[in-house]
Amino acid sequence: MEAIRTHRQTKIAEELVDALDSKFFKTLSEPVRVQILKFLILNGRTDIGSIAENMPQDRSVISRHLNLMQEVGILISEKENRHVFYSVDGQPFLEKLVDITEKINKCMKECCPDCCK
Amino acid sequence: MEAIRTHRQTKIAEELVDALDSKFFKTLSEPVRVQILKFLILNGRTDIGSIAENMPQDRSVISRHLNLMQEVGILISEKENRHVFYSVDGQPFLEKLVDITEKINKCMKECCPDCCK
DNA sequence: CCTGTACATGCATATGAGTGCATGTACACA
DNA sequence: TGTGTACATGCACTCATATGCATGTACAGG
Repeated sequence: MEAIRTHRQTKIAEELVDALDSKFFKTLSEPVRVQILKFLILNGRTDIGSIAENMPQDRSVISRHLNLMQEVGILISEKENRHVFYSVDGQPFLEKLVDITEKINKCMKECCPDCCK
Repeated sequence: MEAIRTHRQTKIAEELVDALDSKFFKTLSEPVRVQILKFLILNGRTDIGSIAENMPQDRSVISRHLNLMQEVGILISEKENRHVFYSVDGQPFLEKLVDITEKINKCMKECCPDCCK
């Protein structure tokens, strides 16, 4: 029994695929970066050097991780004199997850109701 | 101004870190796997060979991707004679995302309210 | 102008992961 | 019992990326 996919269904599935941002998930799939996130949640706004002191990796490594996390919208960076401070950017982080959740929900309902039996 | 982290806050942050399952995110960070997911959403329960026919990669590659996606709880596999059918396992997929969303929310409120200003 | 601090960046290396081919296993069917 | 199908798996190759060191840049302070 083959499902006939309407244009509407295809569009909904493509919207989900677009929302499943590879770069975003790849960023969160690295344990070091998750540890950095945890540190910033518990300690708030901190500069690169202080974060690196609490991690086994080299300062340059932490710097690159932080830069990546800022690119995908998890962190905010603020330059202040010679220091670069990072802090968690919770709002877009949450919005992204909520958006994906809603789109999956929509797909389940309109594309393959059998997926959630 | 240094935040004093209570035991409670540390615990909440650690719960989030645990929920940020590296393997789960890594699985979703591969475009090929997202394409497989899209195919299964639009076509429903399908066997490995038929899925592979619609992908540029080798059948063995698709097989391994499917196996991985089943391990992290995105797909369900059902053996039937010589065929292995896969379908989307929507419920745990959704639950995982909702769980993470809630935990981030909790962290934002209880650990670093400034994260969501 | 010199020194030290804070960070960014180029480079080489090592590890992990995706890929395809070749082969092995299981089984339905003639 | 032999053949073909459907899939799993071992292997080698390639590429991406995490890592640390060394160096470069920017700048505050003496």
